[in-house]
Amino acid sequence: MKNADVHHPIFDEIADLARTLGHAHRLVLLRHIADGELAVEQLTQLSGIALANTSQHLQQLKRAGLVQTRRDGKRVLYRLADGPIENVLGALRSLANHRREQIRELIDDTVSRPDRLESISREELVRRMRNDEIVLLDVRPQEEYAAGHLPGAINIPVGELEERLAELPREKVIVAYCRGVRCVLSADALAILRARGRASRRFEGGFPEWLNSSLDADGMNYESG
Amino acid sequence: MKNADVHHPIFDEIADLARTLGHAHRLVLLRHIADGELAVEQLTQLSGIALANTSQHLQQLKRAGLVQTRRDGKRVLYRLADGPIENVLGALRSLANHRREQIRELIDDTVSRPDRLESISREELVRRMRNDEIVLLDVRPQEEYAAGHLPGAINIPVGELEERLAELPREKVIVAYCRGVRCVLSADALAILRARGRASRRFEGGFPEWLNSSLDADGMNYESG
DNA sequence: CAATTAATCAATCAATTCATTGAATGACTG
DNA sequence: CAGTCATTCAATGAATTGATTGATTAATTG
Repeated sequence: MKNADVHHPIFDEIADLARTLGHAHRLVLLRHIADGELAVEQLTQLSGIALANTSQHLQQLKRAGLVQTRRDGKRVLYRLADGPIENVLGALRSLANHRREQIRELIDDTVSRPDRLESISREELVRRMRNDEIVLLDVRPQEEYAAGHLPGAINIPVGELEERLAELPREKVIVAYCRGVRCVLSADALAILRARGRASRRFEGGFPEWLNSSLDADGMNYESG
Repeated sequence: MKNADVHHPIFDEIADLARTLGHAHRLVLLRHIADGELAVEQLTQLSGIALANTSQHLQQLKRAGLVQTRRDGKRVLYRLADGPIENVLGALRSLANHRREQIRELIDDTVSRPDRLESISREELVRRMRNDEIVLLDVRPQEEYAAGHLPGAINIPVGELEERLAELPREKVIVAYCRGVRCVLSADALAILRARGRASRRFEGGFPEWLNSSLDADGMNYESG
């Protein structure tokens, strides 16, 4: 059986739809619209998107058949089109949550301190290093790394992270660490990594803490040089 | 107070997912992968996408967490990641179908503008008939059909379409045509076919136009009776 | 260990998308 | 009917994406 279906235009249409949903601004706008009919200016205020920009995103949504409009005096009110739009949004959202859960084993819809949310415990670190699921990233200056570091850690000082991103394997979760709980280097590193779409977390203990813990029982010794 | 939710990273993540689904090639690949684990080269064959291109699209899918891989010898096998991925695809598809119906209704209302989305060009028609991907449906009255019709076309006048739907193969895309651009019979036929869930399109040229074009060079002659 | 096969990477160019700006439309108001 | 308010349009440049090519890496075979 051949796959005539493969070139079926439905794929282009679905892709079109998906692409239209593929921008945070449009999702934000959709979400607000889903709560009820809103005018363009209200939407700009709710979303913080510039006026003309809002209008253009709205028109993309309209072109894709996701929203409809009607005029009320000088204002144009946007409402959700009928059809299973919220199903799609819900499905996407639950998929995104699922993915998040897998990355950080935590579902969280509220904004809270990223440091805590994204940190990884010593136990989990050990377990997942054994499974080769993660790669350790030491973001301290090269001298400190040379003086001793966690086993298997790659050293890329935070200042060089942007350019040297390619050195980090794409398929693994990156766990960044620096000196300890109060050290912000690893948090900065996380910001960069996330911005580039890399799955990453923070090891809340730094190298000094690691030294003081007796992980030798787990078969992991630190290297030093 | 500002709306903190609006800047919540979940929107970026959902947008990322949606954007990843926003390309027909990736949808096609996903669809095949959904049927079972497949290697890259198999996917290139099934989809007709060039090798390196296939690989790159697959990696986007992987980065978005939609597929996973494992190595088997020299081949890399792709499978669907777990999570409600098929829900998303299903929701998108049903939304796309819903949208199609709405477009179709719109077209029925305004015959002045022949639809572009759903029409099929002569070139595409010829190509896809060669590949046996489509079936041609002549919706004109029986007398007109008898006087001459497109090669291989089945004749079911629009009035009889509802009852005789079973005569049309379910697995092929149905391309309806009638007399020409201004003839509404084929648009009516589309409405009926779509309502019954049949993949269908319209051939924008009718039989007269076909006669006037020299497609004999393409190896397709019309029959006449 | 050279050759082969499968897949990915890197680099390039064309095409598309996005944000911003300022101008233009459409509808109400005095 | 000029003024204004709400929205859209048009045009620009920066950034991103997609397809193609050729090189490179990984695993297998002889």
